[in-house]
Amino acid sequence: MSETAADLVNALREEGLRITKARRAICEVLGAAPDAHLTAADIREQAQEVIGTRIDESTVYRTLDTLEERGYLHHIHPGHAPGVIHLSVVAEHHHLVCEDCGRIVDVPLDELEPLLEGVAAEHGFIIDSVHFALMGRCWECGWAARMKAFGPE
Amino acid sequence: MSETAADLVNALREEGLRITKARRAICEVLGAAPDAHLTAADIREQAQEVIGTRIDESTVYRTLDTLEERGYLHHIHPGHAPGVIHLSVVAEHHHLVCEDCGRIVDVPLDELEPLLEGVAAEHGFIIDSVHFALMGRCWECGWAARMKAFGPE
DNA sequence: CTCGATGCAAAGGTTTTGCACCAGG
DNA sequence: CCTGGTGCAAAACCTTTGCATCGAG
Repeated sequence: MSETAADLVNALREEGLRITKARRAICEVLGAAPDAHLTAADIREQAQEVIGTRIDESTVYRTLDTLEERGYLHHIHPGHAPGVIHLSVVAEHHHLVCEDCGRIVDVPLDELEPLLEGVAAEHGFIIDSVHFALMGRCWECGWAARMKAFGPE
Repeated sequence: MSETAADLVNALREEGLRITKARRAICEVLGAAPDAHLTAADIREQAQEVIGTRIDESTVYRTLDTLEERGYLHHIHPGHAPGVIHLSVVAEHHHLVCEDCGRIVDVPLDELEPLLEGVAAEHGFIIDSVHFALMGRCWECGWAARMKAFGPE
């Protein structure tokens, strides 16, 4: 078990939550790839492999909710795609999501946070930087699109 | 019929698209409140009132898709809430969405666009500024949350 | 033993799709 | 006419909820 996963489990224990097979497996998955961009479905699949038995979707969602309530993780909304889960212990960052291929690129918070915070504050807002994704096109897909645009002529 | 709505209809005609009752009504709704933040359901409801007959959801979605493909509108993803439709002719802006009350505040593009563009470019991304929302808390909800935090003690 | 967590089933809300029919140009 | 647009029905998709049962502490 990864150190991160163990930390997570211990944290849950200290919160007075029960350590079940499903939860341990989910923590394992999250801890194994702390900087991955996993959906609930991904996590469920991998967690099932870890323990070799079925875990219900509802269990996954409820566990993730619990973990998020306690501040151990966040989720973001990458456009149309399903929500992406995100460990809080990992250095926080913004997300650039490619609308074409779904690729997600991380941008260190300090590159954008101060700017966003300032502008938001002027409009009476407190920005929640870890809860949204910036949409756009990655270099590859942007290039493909330009090629296509030039092609037909 | 608002001028904006008429422009939209004319634009559709010039694209060789057919002007149906449903489409005219939808254009009417969009043109009537060009800077509103409407969901597909809102648009459907209002469009039905305009013509007094039923319009199917699928028709609304297909019409909006068509309009978006041709560049007459955009949609954004305000977190968990349904997608929000947005006329392109209106001065474009970023959106701050309150996670608690759903309120949406507009931020002129020029306040953020250059900053976002620069950072995104460093990561090989071309930002699509009109296709996402920045999440956070509006002043009112942030205040309510702080009161609640202080209350129980 | 007790309460919290699970699985199962069902529903929720939004958006998409297939198909036969209708109507715009 | 003829093709594109519509309504209807059904499904897809992600997520949430109710309820009886199970198992961690």
